[in-house]
Amino acid sequence: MINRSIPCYHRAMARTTGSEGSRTEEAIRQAAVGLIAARGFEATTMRQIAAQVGIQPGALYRYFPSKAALLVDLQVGHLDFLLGHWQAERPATDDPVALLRAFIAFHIRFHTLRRKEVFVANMELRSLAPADYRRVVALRRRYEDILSGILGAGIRAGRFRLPDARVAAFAILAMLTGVGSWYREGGRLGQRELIDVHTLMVMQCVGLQPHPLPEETLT
Amino acid sequence: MINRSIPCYHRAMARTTGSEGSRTEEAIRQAAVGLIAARGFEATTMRQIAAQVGIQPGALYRYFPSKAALLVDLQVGHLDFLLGHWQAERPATDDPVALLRAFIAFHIRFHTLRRKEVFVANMELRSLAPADYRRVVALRRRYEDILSGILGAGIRAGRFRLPDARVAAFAILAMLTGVGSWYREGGRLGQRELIDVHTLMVMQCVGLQPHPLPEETLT
Amino acid sequence: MINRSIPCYHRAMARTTGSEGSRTEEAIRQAAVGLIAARGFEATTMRQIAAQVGIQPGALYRYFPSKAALLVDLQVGHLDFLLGHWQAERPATDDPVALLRAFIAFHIRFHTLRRKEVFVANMELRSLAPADYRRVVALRRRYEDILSGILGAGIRAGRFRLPDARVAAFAILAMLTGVGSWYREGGRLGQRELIDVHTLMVMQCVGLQPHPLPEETLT
Amino acid sequence: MINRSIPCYHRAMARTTGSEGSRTEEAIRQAAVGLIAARGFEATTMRQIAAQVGIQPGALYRYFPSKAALLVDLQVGHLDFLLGHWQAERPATDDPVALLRAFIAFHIRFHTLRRKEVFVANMELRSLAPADYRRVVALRRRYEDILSGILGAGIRAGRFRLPDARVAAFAILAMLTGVGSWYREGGRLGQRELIDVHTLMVMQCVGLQPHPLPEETLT
DNA sequence: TATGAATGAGAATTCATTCAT
DNA sequence: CATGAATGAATTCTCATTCAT
Repeated sequence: MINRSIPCYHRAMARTTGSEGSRTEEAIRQAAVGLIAARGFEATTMRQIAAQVGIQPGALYRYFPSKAALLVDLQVGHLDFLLGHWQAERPATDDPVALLRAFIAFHIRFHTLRRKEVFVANMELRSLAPADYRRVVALRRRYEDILSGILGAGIRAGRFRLPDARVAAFAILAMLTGVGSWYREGGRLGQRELIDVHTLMVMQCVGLQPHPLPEETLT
Repeated sequence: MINRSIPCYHRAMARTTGSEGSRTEEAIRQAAVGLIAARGFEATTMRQIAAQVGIQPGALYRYFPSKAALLVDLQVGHLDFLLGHWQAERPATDDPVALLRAFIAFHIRFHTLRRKEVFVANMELRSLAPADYRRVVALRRRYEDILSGILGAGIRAGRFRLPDARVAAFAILAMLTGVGSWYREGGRLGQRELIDVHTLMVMQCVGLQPHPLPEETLT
Repeated sequence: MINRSIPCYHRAMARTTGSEGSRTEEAIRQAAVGLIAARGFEATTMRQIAAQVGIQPGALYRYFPSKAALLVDLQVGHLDFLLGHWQAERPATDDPVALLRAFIAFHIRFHTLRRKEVFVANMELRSLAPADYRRVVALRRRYEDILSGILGAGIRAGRFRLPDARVAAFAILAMLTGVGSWYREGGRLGQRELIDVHTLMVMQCVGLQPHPLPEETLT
Repeated sequence: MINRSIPCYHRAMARTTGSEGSRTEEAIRQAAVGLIAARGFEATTMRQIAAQVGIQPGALYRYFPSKAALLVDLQVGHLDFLLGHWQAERPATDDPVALLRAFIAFHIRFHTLRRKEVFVANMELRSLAPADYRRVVALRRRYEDILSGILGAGIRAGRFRLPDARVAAFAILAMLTGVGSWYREGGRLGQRELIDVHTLMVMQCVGLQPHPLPEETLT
C-alpha cells in the first residue's frame, strides 16, 4: 500500500530524487495533520483535506488508498520520526541523570515543534483498525520504553527514588506531553523556559535533588 | 435548550422522586458516555445510542434536543459532579500539603471510577460549538484553579519548590489524569497503590521530601 | 438482515397483516427488477431505483441493507416462487411424458409472465458475492433437477431416447428459457402457441413421436 | 471512430506484417474479453484491463477511443469472426440435413473454443449505445438467419417437421449456445461427445429420425 | 411516550477520461 | 508510444433529524 517506512526526515532528502507529484503527497500529509489535530479524525473529511491542498478529493486516492491509511501513515510517520531522532541525538552516555535530562529536553522540543503530529498520534488511536492499532501501539511502546529504561537504570543505580519505573514513565510522559496541549508559540514561556521548568519538576519527581546529594543518602 | 442544569449527584437524589420515564434519560446518558468514550463523539451515532438503550432513534429527541446537546450535558454534568464533590469532600484545612494530598487522592479516585466520563470530558472538547466550548472550558478552569491555588499557597508558604504554580498545575493534572488512560480495574495495581505511588511522585515533584524537611532548609 | 424467506406469492397474502410501509418494500422490488432487467445490475443505481419508487435513495436502506442484498432478495425470491409453484401445480402423476408436458407449459408460462425476474435471476449470477452465489446456485440446481429427474425417469422407462439426462436437461432448459429473451406480449405468437410449438419441439427432441409409437419400437 | 473494421481472422494474418505496438492492441482485446466475460462490462474497469496488459490506463486510449468502443470492437469482431468462418467452412451442399449437421458442429466448436467472446457478445448487448446496438444486432441477425435459412429449407423440402422456422432457430440456437455456459475444458464430456449428443438432440428436435425415414413418411 | 417511515445533506470512494510531458 | 498526475462526476451508503401516528 503505502511504501513509506522511511521517516519524514529522510523523505525530505529524497524529495529531489522523487518525481514532481511527491510534493503533493507531502502537502496532503501537512493538510491532513493540521485538520485532524484541529477537528479530530472522524470530523475531518477528505473533501476538506483536498480543498486545503488545492486538489480534487479523488486525487487524494492516488497517494493514500483510504482515509484510514492516511491516518496510519501520519501516526507511524510521527513515531518513526521521534524514534529515529532520539536514536540520532541521544547523548552517548549511560548516566541516567544525563539521559533523563536529554530526554526531557528532546521530548518537549519535539512536542512543542510538532504539536499537531503529537496530537494526532496521541488522540486518534481509537480510530485505527485493529491491525494498525497494534502496529502503532508497538511503536509507542518502544518510545515509552526509552523513558522507562532510563528510569529503571536510575532506580537500580540508586539515583532515582521511584517505586515503579513503568508507572513513573507513564506519569512523566503524560506530564511532558501535556505541554503540547496548552503551549502556544510566542506565549508567556518560551521553549527554553518550558524545558527548564519541566526539567526541574521531573528531576524532583524522580527524587533527585537539584544539587544531587551523595548517593549513599538516597538508599 | 438543554433541560438539565442539575448535576448528576443531585440527579441521583432526584431519581428516587423522579417519574417513570426519566429512568430512560439516565439510561441514555449511560449509553452515550460508554459509546463516546469507546469510539469518540463523531464516530458514535444516535442509532447506536438508541440501540443500546433499547429505544428507537427518534425517541432520543424527547430527552435531548440534539446530539451536540447530549455531549454538552455529559461534559457539564461530569464537571459539576467533580466540582461539587470536591467542595463537599475537601478537608477543612489550609495546609497546602494536606490539601494536595487530598486532591491527589480525590482526583485519582474519580478518574479511575469514572474513567469514561473523564475521557469524554477531556477528549471531546473540540466537538463542542463555540458557546458550549466556553462554558465547559470555564468549568474545567475552575477545577484547574483548585490545584493551582493549592500549589500557589504552598509555594508562598515555602512548602513547595516550584517555579510556576500554573505550569505545575497543568503538569500535575496531566500526570494524574493520565492514570485513567491506562488503568484497568483488576490490573497489577489497585486504586490504593495508585494513589500511594502518585502521591509520592507528586510530593517529590513539588519539591517536598517524603519525610518533610524543616521548612528553613527549603528556602 | 432481510427477513424474507417467504416467497412473493405468500407475501401477497401477508401484505394485509404487514404495516403500511411494506408496500414500499414491494415497490422497491418491482422497481429494482425492472431496472436491473433492462440495464443490468451494475448499471442500475440505487438513485434510479429510489426515483422510480418515488423516495429518497437513503430510504432504500430501511428495507434492504445493501444493493447486493437487494439483488439476492430478488433472485432467491424468484427461485422460491418457481419452486413453490411447481410443487403446488405439478400434476399428481408419475408419467414422464405428462410431467414433461406439464413442465414445459409451466416453464414457458412463468418465463413469459415474469420475464424480468427470470432475466435478473439468470444474468446476474456473477454479481453475487460467493456465499450468495452458492445459495442461489443451489436453488437453481433444485429447479434443474426437476427437469433432469423427469428426463431420467423417461429414459429409464424407455419413453425418451436421450444419451444423457443431465445434458438434455440443460439443453431443454436453455431452449425454453430462451423464449423469454425474445417474447414480447402481443407479438406474433401468443402464450398458447408458444407452449404448443415448444411442446412439439421438446417432445421430438427427447425422441418421442407426436403420436407415440409402441414402446418396443423405441428400444 | 473505431479503427478496426477488419475482423480478427484477418487481423491474425495482418499481425505478422503489423508493426511493433499493435501487439499491445491485441493484448488489450484479450485482457478485456477475459475480464468482461468474468465480471461483466459495467463491473470491469479500464484500470483492471490496463493492469492486466501491464500498461497505464491512459495508454488504452491510444488504441480504443473509449470503453464503449472497446466493447463494440469485441462484439463486432467476434460476430465477424463467426460469420467469416462459417462462410469459409460451410459445406458446399444444399442438403439441409448436412448443413444443419455442419452448423451444429461449427457452433458448438466455436462456442466452446471461444467461450469468453461468446459470453461477451451475448450478455453485453444492453451495455451498447443505440447505434452500436443496432449494428451488433444486425450481425447477430445474420448469424441467426443462417440457421433459420437451413431450417426453412429443410421444412420446405419435407425433411424437418417444425411448425415455425424462426422460433425453431431461436430455440436451437439457445440450446446450442447454452453449452458454452456450463462447458469446462477437461470436463466429463469432450468436445466430440458434446457435438454428438447435441447433434442427436437437434436432429430429433427438428423431427428427423437418427436413421432418416423415407421422405414421403414425413409429409 | 414512543414508533416507524422518511428526508436531505453529506460521507468515502471509484472511475472514465484528459493532457502535459 | 507511454506515463503519471489530475479531474469531475457519479456511486453506494450513513446519519442527524423530523413528524404523523
